Amino acid sequence: MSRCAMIQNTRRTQRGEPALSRERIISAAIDLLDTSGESGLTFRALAAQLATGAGAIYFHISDKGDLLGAACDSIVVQALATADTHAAPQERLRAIGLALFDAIDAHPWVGAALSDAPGTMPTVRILESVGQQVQALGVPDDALWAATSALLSYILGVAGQNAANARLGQARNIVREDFLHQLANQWGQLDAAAFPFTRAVAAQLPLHDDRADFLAGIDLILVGITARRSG
Amino acid sequence: MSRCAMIQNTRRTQRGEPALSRERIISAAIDLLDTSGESGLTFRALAAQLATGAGAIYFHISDKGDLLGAACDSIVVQALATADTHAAPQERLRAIGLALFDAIDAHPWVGAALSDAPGTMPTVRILESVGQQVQALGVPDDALWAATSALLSYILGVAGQNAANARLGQARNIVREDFLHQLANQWGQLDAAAFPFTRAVAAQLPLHDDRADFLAGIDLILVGITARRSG
DNA sequence: ACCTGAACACCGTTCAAGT
DNA sequence: ACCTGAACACCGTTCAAGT
Repeated sequence: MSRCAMIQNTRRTQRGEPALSRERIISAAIDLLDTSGESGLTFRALAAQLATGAGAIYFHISDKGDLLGAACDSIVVQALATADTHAAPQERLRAIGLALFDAIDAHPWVGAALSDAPGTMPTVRILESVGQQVQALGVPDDALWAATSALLSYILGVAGQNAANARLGQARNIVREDFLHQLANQWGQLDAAAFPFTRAVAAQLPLHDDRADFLAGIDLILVGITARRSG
Repeated sequence: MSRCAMIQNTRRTQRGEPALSRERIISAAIDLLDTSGESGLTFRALAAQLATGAGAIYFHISDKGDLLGAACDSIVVQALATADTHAAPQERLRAIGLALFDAIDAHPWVGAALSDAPGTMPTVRILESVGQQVQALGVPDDALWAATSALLSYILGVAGQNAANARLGQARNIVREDFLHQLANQWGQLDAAAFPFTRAVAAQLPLHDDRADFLAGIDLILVGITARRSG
């Protein structure tokens, strides 16, 4: 460490004012996203919370996409660490799915962020975790990609829907249950001839446990994967 | 028709200038979205294309969400009409999936729009089409929702990823193949100990046929659904 | 090297004023 | 009834000027 940096560091520590850093910015961004939603993350609001100027942030972050990606990655890393058990592949895949489901439930903006930057770290981490377990399941090499990408697409699909639901609920400032009741009402008023299935399913809609539904979908795909293996 | 409206209508027809209408606005919005992407849809650009003022649009459309939803619905209706064959349920479900895949490939913004407003018409139409065929497949009532929502989530998940890929490619102004090669390169440079699966799959990435992968995922879920049924 | 904050080039949306 | 277009309250990003 250079003498200059030491002095500056000491001075800042004495004053109790740590220097602006990438980590501090990302952490403040997560706070802002959790409390005010995606639309609450603004360079001006972020600067205010960090007691600095809006332009200062650009010294540590390249742009808003970078910021959102880093915030998302931070949550995904935490979630996947939770699922890092020593269970069998099937159980492990369920744990990965649930860990991500719960993380997105707690931080809805993560669901949208995952779809925003395909192929970047957060998605790659999920791909890796899922792929390793699918491989451990004994799926042959030529079916590995189809099985893994199906699971990944399903997980990201549920993530996106959950995020949208949460965003809508937040925008209208209503709780999940009220939102589902409103939706059930709308669906119930659709044309009976054109939408029989939707109407039939509308009544049960508010009673569904999204988490259980999500797990049922994972299980369905796993049945498909293992049925193929032994077929 | 009132005398006033008749006169106005006649005058406009004679001048070859049809009045601004919801349909004309939505059609212009689709053009704009197809040619300039999601960021190209602006009330100012839309007004310019329609040779009117920005505020005039609000007389026929409530806000940007309404506009995007209506544009999305228009494409989904067309796509689902294509898949309305007389084939068996399994084949019909594949046709629905492929019709949506192709529509989103042609109009990438539809993928994002589908995730934006959960429970609204475009998604409900897909839910209905899929649900009817799952029912026709002979799935028992208590498994109907799990099977249908799994298929729906998977379809929406792939839609979102495809949309993001297209958006990224458009932003960087590169073709799909170049994008996948860049991604394969990045993935190949990941840490070998932490990302063995991703590294192994990176090389094959640019060779994959997304459309075939999508269909393989549908088949996997269908295997899971029918295995359950007879289990 | 790092930070400040005014300025720039945009947005969606509103609304008095027109026809 | 329908349209106009300036105005309002925002954005992300840049950049001269400071320390």
